[in-house]
Amino acid sequence: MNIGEIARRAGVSRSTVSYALSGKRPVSEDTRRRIQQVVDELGYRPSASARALANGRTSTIGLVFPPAGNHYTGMQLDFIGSVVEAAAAHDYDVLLSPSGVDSDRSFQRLLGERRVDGAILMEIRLEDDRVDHLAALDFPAVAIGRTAHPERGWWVGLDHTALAAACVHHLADLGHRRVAFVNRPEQLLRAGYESAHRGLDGFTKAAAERGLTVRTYCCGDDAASGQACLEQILHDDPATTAVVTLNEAALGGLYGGLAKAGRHVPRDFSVTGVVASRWAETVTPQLTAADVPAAELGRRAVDLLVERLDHPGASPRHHLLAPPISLRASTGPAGGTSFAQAQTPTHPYS
Amino acid sequence: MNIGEIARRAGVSRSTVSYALSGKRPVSEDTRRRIQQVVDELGYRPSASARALANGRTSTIGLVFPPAGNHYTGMQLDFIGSVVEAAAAHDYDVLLSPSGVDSDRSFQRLLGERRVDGAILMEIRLEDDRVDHLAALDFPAVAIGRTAHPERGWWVGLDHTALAAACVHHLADLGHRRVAFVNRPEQLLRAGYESAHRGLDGFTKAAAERGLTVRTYCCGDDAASGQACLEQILHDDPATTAVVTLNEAALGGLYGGLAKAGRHVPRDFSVTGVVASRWAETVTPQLTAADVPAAELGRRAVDLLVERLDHPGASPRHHLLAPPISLRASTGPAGGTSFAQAQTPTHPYS
DNA sequence: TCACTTCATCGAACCGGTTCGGCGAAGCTA
DNA sequence: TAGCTTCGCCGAACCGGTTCGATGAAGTGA
Repeated sequence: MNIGEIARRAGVSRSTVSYALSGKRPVSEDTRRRIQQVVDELGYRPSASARALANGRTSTIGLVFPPAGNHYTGMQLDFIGSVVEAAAAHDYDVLLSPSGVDSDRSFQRLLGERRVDGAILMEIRLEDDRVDHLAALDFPAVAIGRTAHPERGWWVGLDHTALAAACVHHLADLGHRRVAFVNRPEQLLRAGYESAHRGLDGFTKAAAERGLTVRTYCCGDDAASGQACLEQILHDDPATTAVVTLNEAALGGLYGGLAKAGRHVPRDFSVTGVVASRWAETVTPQLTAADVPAAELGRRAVDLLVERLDHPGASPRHHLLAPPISLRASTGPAGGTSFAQAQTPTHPYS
Repeated sequence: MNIGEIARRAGVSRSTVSYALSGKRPVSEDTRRRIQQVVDELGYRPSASARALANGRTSTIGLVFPPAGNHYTGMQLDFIGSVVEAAAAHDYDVLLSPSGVDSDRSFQRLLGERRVDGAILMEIRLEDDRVDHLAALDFPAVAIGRTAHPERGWWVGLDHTALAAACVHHLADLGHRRVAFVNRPEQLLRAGYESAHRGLDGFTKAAAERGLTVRTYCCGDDAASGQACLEQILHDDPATTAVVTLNEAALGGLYGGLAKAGRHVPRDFSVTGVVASRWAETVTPQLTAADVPAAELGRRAVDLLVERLDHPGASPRHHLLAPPISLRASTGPAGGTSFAQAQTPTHPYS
């Protein structure tokens, strides 16, 4: 079941079999057919390890994803799925690497032992030693997210600043004046997660621009924290009429808190944010939100990585996406007057 | 940066370096230290491909997971995460394989090209050709789920029959007489997905045993389908007072539909089912449900697989889990009387 | 001092592919 | 028919590890 066996049965040399299968040198039609027939009969497939050893490429890309300790979000699952599918389309396999407690160890496995040709990194921080490390090694990698120095790297990212700002403008256009911001957990913000930072920035600046009164909160990645956070918001400023959130996992809790407080969405209170569409559609009423195009990000990351692998030395490229806000049913005008949702915005946010 | 370079710098032969690092033959303390020093200085790590080629083991396991076409559930993400972590603990990497449209192709990659030492299969069907195929090849694999012939294989699974039955008994104990069942999509049921089949079985039998009036529904894996399904349920039998669901993704829609119909949970209507705890806690009120121990299933699957890899020829083993129902806030006595949730059940379901 | 064991190390073969240089036969030109 | 090119294939080396058998030096006992 190795190439020598095929060669023997087809009555040719091993190299001829190799060339017949790879097409890298011409082989007479006659012998090619003979070899192919033997291959088909025996169901022969070349060993990935041997091939990787010989030509120095594993046809595998590493996906460095956050440890299980963090709660996974729907977004991350969509990333993984789309990365795997896109990679398969380019004939690459995907090796998962937990960048968990012992992240050095798994990095050593991926890079040191040369298990992968390139890597895709998730959950980027503004100052990210992993990104710096890979850049220093000139190892082909693409980040899903921007560091503080995005010009130097390969990445695909979401314009969290613009998205959070768009949410603010949307609410301001609806007449809301007192708005709260529900961020990811404080621990992640302190660790420098880019979405938490840039989202907060975008929110703060846009709110200042529109002269809104705001409060910002960090909130654990679970429903209970969301509910507690909302109670805190209403306690701190009962006149709050809207929230913007980046926290998918807390969303259910926010809604729960509003229900408990007797605030009807969207009549008494508006909710919006940056959330994967699948989650935005899960809650009732469905969330008006900037839909995170997770699958597209994953696909584009793979495309960039494959491009980088095919053209070593190419100059850095990136994609910054800013999807429009999808109007659903969770926002309405401030003041409780109920009129049609589809009014014309006075500020362009899509 | 290969073993020859290390050998040269340490003034020994390649084989000595290999033995010093693997410990498979004694090496004098003196030379061992010298080799180790060179290794540390250069940050040498042996190439995974070369090692795999030489000793025939890749230290990688394949995780065959459903295509992105299906909506991913929180459960699946937890599987993936726990499998990766458990594999890392055993010094294995995890290669993702989409068992999608072109599942033969990715199987060929995994097995034919010998990229993995073993495999873990998700989303098992009662009659599953993948399981049969791997069993016929005697390829080390562990299924997360049981086929119709579980005695022959290696698997970890959830006792969906018992879990669905426990939900029925729970509702019956609360006095519910007219109960609906919300299954996964019809397409999956027809395809023979075991959770859909066994869950339906358990529900039906337990309901018959308790003399309940039931209706069963299939429902798409998304919120909109869930809402539509609930409307259908109330249309078909407005006297329905409870549902049991296996469909995580439809849960939000079911709640939405109930809210829209003006049925208060749990006062007017009870909801329960088999759902990962993270999702059960997301909805308001939190779902009383049999929590799917996804992380534990993943971990156990890896443990079984590693055991099988370490002891070829061992006889099949498996784990069948039946977690208890976690009482939360989505079920209450039939008839709308509101009393404390924590009453003593008359039927043992935990 | 010689025969025998033990210990540390080496050289070579092997895993299963890829790739380079070369060689003989056939085809073409003169 | 000699000389040259082209075509199709072969043999050998190589990728970077692991492993087996052998070898020489040191240690042991008679």
